[in-house]
Amino acid sequence: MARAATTSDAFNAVAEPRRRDILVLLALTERPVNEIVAALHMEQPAVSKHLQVLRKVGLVRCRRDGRHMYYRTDAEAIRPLHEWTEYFEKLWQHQLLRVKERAEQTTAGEKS
Amino acid sequence: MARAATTSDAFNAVAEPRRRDILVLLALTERPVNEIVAALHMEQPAVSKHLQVLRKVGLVRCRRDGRHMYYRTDAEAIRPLHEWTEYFEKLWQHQLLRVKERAEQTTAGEKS
DNA sequence: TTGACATATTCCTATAAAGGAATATATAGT
DNA sequence: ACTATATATTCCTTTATAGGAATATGTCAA
Repeated sequence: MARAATTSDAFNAVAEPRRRDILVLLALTERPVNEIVAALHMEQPAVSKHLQVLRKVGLVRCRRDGRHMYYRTDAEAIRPLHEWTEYFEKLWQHQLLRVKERAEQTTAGEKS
Repeated sequence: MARAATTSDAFNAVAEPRRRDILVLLALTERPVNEIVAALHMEQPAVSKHLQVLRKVGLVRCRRDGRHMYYRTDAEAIRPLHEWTEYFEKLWQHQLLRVKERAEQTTAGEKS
């Protein structure tokens, strides 16, 4: 079996660095394709292809205006990713806290 | 060009659902390979292969004890992922807030 | 209709991957 | 040394890319 399709979910879609670049670029403002091409120094077909992948997973939305297609990031679609990582982040913070506590106890012990 | 290697970074490594399962399983406790096999109902070679991928990216650490290899998740290695998604999460929360404010203004306007 | 601009799609190639089966390596016990 | 257990690696097949070049589609303007 091959690897899962990039269009299967947000995790796979976001694995590609250029797609992450695109998502960041389109986070605050919608932009037509040619602006993305210029901003990220990529070939136009490459940008279009990445946009289709992102669109299938719901990470971007688009709107037509004349000859231009305006794309924007749908931040909410990244939530599943954020929530999955949050679990580990909390764990990490917790471990940090314990390390800190242990360090403080040791220091206190040295002082007494 | 093909897709980037799963061993290139955490984003690619985590794109595979089974690997995410493994990371969750090993988040709180270290476990030998055969326990992972039993818990996730996977073939042993498959588990070993996924573990090597995760190890190369630093998402898991391992320790040998006799015939057993104990693996555990390194929660800190997931930070880059969490931080990247955080930007969009904040954006989404902000948008939610604005939607809420607008709704309240509308309600107020209707009342007056 | 013709031409120019904007975007999408197709075809091609090289690379990567996941699962399954079989096998290799490592360690403990006798 | 031999056996059993635990884990890692190799080989094979099928599938999915990502990029580049060329081309198709869509839309406006004269």
